[in-house]
Amino acid sequence: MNVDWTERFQGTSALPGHVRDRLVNVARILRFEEGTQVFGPTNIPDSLFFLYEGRIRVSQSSDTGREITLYRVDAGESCVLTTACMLAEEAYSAEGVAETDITLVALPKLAFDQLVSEEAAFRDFVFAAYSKRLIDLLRVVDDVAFGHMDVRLAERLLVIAGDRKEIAATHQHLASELGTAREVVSRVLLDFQKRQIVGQSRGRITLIDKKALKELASKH
Amino acid sequence: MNVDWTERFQGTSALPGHVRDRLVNVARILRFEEGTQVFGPTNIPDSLFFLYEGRIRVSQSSDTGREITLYRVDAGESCVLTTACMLAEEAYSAEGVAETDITLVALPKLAFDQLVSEEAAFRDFVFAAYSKRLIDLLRVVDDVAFGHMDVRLAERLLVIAGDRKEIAATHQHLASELGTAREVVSRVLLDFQKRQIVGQSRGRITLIDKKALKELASKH
DNA sequence: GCATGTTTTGTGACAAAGTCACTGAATATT
DNA sequence: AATATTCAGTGACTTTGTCACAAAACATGC
Repeated sequence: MNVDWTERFQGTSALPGHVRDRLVNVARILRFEEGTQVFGPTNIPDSLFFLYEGRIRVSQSSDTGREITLYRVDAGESCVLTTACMLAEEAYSAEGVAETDITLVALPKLAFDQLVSEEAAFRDFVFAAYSKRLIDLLRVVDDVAFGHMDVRLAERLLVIAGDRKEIAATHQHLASELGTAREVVSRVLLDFQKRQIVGQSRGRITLIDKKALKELASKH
Repeated sequence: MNVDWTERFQGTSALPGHVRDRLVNVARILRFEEGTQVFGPTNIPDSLFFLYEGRIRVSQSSDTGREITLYRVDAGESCVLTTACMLAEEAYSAEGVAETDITLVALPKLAFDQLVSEEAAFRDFVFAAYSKRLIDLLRVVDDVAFGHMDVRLAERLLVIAGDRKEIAATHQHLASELGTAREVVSRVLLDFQKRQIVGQSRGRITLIDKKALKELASKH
């Protein structure tokens, strides 16, 4: 049962019909459950991945048990880090874990090569994907190297909340987002709580004063 | 005076003669003096750069005056970050500064596109360049988020020294390499000095006990 | 219900790193 | 030689990371 995934991606939806047909034939559709490691140091894929449905969290962990989120791959995006590692064949320590149940399209290297050479639209899509990740990582470096915890946490709380005002996340989860220790998150959240900016209960954070959070976050 | 720069780069040296001739014609050769900003937030180039001669240091700075080296572009490599920014058109805060007098080859976007589509060797070269930078940045994130200053400094001293045993660098320079404050570098170096690992004089550091440094650096 | 285990959060003491303000030393400039 | 500039040292303090342990909230089985 081959769905026509090509319409989902910017780089493929504009392609001529016969090319799309060919793509649908050569690509394999893979499904993973939430929590599955899609790629990692010991699990290097040999295809380019397109995320059809769901979300992947790409993170890096230290040997002391800390962890940091590098970026997320959303549906409609490609996962270039896997390609990077395929090509560079260098050691790396990032891993991608399915944050929801996901469906992805695995395009074999050969088909990928052909497509890049033949179709300008696809090429642009791939380069844009690379560029986006590079810039994502620049931001992470900036944050980690120069950012302050309260500002970074405020920012992240707002992003996670979106337009809701409640977040389901433990202090440990937030610490893993930011690459810090759980105790640090606890401290900052306690401070926020004392200042009436957030409310807390186990595994749950209420953004009481979003305006104050935004003000903090804007100090980036 | 058009030199044949195509032989210098992995992605171009293997190309057929007529393609190389065409390249030499469309590309412009640029020279910059040491210290010149090659690209930056206010200075976004519209071509892909190949570094023919010299070295570029790519760094990011905070508004509080701190700075961190992201990576270096060596002769024979391309500078994909500029392309990334061209394509992504997102705000970014990295800059590239010529660390020596440099000669670079600016390839207009059109020629770049053509080459990527027509020549597999060139395409591989470009993707490999992107991948290398992505992985470089992963390493930087890992270092900054999880690494300890003494280990990072030891590592950097060894890299800078190469097979020499003396380094010409101020504490401030080293701090800018690592994204930390000058005082922190001073503290760590003082500690190294007390442990007879390095010697210091103004603007100059002598690696007395490289073995000890390597041991420290290996704790990465 | 209650007892028991697990997960999550709180806390205090300490270490490492970043900030600030200032001093003194080394080198350059005049 | 006097002066200015750059570089390094220092102490006090804040923030962040680490460790060990305690308390609270929740889950499970009975």
